[in-house]
Amino acid sequence: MGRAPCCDKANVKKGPWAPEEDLKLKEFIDKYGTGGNWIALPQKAGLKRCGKSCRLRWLNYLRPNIKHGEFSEEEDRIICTLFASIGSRWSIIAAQLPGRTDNDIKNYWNTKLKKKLMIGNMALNNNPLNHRKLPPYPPPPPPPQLPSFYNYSPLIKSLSCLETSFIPPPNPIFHHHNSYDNYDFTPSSVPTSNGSSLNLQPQESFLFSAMQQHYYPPLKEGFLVFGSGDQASCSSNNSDGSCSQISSHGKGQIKQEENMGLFGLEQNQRFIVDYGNNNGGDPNENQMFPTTTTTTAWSTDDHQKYTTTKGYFGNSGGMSPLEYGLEEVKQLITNNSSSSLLFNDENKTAEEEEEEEEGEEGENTVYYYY
DNA sequence: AATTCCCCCAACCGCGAATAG
DNA sequence: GCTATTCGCGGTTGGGGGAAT
Repeated sequence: MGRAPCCDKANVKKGPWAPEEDLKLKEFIDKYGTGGNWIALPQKAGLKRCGKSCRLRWLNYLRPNIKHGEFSEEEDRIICTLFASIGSRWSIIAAQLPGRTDNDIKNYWNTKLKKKLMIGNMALNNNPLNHRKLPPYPPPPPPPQLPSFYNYSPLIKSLSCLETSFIPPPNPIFHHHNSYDNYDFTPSSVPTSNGSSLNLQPQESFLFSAMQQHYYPPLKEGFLVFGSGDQASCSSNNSDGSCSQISSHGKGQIKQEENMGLFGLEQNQRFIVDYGNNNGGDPNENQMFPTTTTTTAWSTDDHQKYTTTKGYFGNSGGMSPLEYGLEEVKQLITNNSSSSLLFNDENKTAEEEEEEEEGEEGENTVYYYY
């Protein structure tokens, strides 16, 4: 037997609230309060509405001190931090943002923030920026200690394999291969410690993606992608800052439809992007899809560079995710596309200068510095 | 100018938790 | 302890409206 309906569905109005309904509800609650019974309230207030609908209208729109409109950068940061820690517990997140409702935050996350904060996976799979020269993968590191958010994220804890061990990344990561091309950073399932496969919900996949990159960062420190995800392609200077085209520096230009967004990058480092010339040139320098595997061992220094977390979505070491990332990204957005953060010639070392001159630059090679 | 597409967000739905009787 | 009822939450939907064609 099904559950009894909370109200007579046939005699209640649905859909958008009229101003007079808002007025009735507000006046009633101002005068009498909710009485601790939402189900009985609409009848008392003379409203042909379901009690749940009244409650929602009051909580999300009519109650005092509700804040509408643009979210601040600080609010963005708080939402991201908490989401990484506790997942989609919108009411808890809303409790940290005075004036914001859980519904508001949920909508904001689903429609804007999630797209704005993509953690690299799409870029890695599709972006020509990904097809750059990278050091080979390090040998699989010893099982790392779980970062703090593993321990209190119910979402993550709910993955049974975490009870005893670290989630092993999907297969390709174990291959000592110098290409990231075929790696799925938002897996729909992950292998578990007992050899079976565990299906992931979208949000779990997203978090898992963030976590993996915590340990196997595909780009160096400070990597952060602002992009439009699998939606429309990016264009420069979107008013909401959701994505922006990186303009070329050097001889080529990134095609707009291939560009996934902005990269917050470290200074004094660079990577080489090549596209449109993937059939020729020095395979180590200009190959779009490097195919050679390598057994070259990583130096301690390299390993350190790739495993130190700084500004990642995944948290560790007491540093809040995005603690400095947003500032940089904001700068990137507001500075049009040719940001000094991206193209910081002054910060190149002599060694890098030399390396650049020696490099084989095809017509379409683009240099980025970070 | 007309039509289609797409994004945003208010509102709905269903479920589990909490509470009352 | 059991059942009925209500609350609160998170996922989803669909209509309005602006942008693109």
